[in-house]
Amino acid sequence: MQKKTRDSETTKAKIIHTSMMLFSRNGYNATTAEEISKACGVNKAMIFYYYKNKAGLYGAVLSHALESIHDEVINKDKEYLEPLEDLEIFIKTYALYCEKHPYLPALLLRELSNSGAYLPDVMFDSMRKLFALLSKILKEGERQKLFSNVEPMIIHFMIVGTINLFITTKPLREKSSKIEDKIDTCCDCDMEYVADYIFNKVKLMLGVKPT
Amino acid sequence: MQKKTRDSETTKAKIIHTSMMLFSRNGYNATTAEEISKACGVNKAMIFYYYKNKAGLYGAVLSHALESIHDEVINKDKEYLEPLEDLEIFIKTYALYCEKHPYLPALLLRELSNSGAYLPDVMFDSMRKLFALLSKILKEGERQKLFSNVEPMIIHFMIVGTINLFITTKPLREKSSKIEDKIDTCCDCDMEYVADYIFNKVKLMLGVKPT
DNA sequence: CTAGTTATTAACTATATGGTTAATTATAAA
DNA sequence: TTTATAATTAACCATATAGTTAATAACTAG
Repeated sequence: MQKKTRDSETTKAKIIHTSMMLFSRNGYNATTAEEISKACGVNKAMIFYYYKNKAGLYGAVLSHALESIHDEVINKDKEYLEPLEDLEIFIKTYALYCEKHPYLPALLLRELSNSGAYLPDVMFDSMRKLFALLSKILKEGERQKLFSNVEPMIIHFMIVGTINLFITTKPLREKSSKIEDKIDTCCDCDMEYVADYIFNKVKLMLGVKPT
Repeated sequence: MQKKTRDSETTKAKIIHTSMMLFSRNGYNATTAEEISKACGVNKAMIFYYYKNKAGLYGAVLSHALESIHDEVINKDKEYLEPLEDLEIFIKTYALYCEKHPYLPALLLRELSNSGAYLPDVMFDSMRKLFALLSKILKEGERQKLFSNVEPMIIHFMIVGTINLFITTKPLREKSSKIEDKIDTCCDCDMEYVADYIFNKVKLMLGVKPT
């Protein structure tokens, strides 16, 4: 195939991926249009040509980062399995999703940290749907007397918050472990191990009887 | 007493408190010197007069937000109590501290969300010390066979992350509960209840036998 | 081959904002 | 009262950066 000298899809994709990286690494304001354009070798004006303005680009980045989370996490939970199975799928799928899309946790935490102000609708909806799903699983488990003393919002923070922090703090934990090697910051833990650990702890929290 | 028309301490305090509010609400870049000065009725040049530049101001804000966390959380943990008591003190003191200093969680999450880049030393040290303390408590509990299957870093995220998220998401949770009242976002939960809930769940997680 | 459309570019503009400066006013010490 | 010092101010500057524009190059349909 012949190499095209211009291709809108490629250009748009370059812009989105580079922006996602920079926004999640440095935040919205600290990321400049010129920085993006230089990093992906695309003329600055293309950003405004395709995304109208910086806010439009940011919205597109968020949509892109979130677009598959429903397919992966929500649709994977086929309705009305065992609550315990559902819970396991929820935790592990979310964890693996975040690992595959490592920009998401940082974007999420950053948005949450100024939720008082403006949170993009696409992100708000996505978070609400995710919580609604977990909430349903937990309530069903409670109804079946499998889970006890459930406070869904707090459980949700324990799961999602822990996974997000685990990913975003990775460089910090590595730095810390170099300074003081007596303290284990779980540097070598892989995501699968962490997800499994969380699942087991949540089971204990919910008073699930060992089978 | 006669009202002073000028007082450096008052001026500095005004700047710090207003900045802390604005930085935590809108982030570093999105907060302008003029915005701060107008919000606290102090001339803009005073900011640079007392804090040299914006980064200096931010550093002072962080120091101020963190300065008492050691007294409150770390010193309150008198050495070598029962691990379980220590754990309870750790969780509850941290929770109450965050409630009393509601700007801290947002500043923390924001810094964490771009930890890859630059994290101020004062914050890095504070986080490390906090984690070191919890780590010690957990290890001691494990040694005494009170706690089992401990992964300190993950437990730490579960505690601290949950508290931080609970505080920063307050406005979001209220907004969500208005939209869909079927889902309980723990809007009316007070911090004491949440801290107690977390403590009980962590006990279960650590396999603490009910007394 | 041509004409119209789409993608790309470099150069430009307007504005917001971090930071400076030099003058001024209040305060406290002498 | 005088003087030195610390606090405060308004006006200013330099620069970074979001966004524009007008020209141009590449592709496509006819």
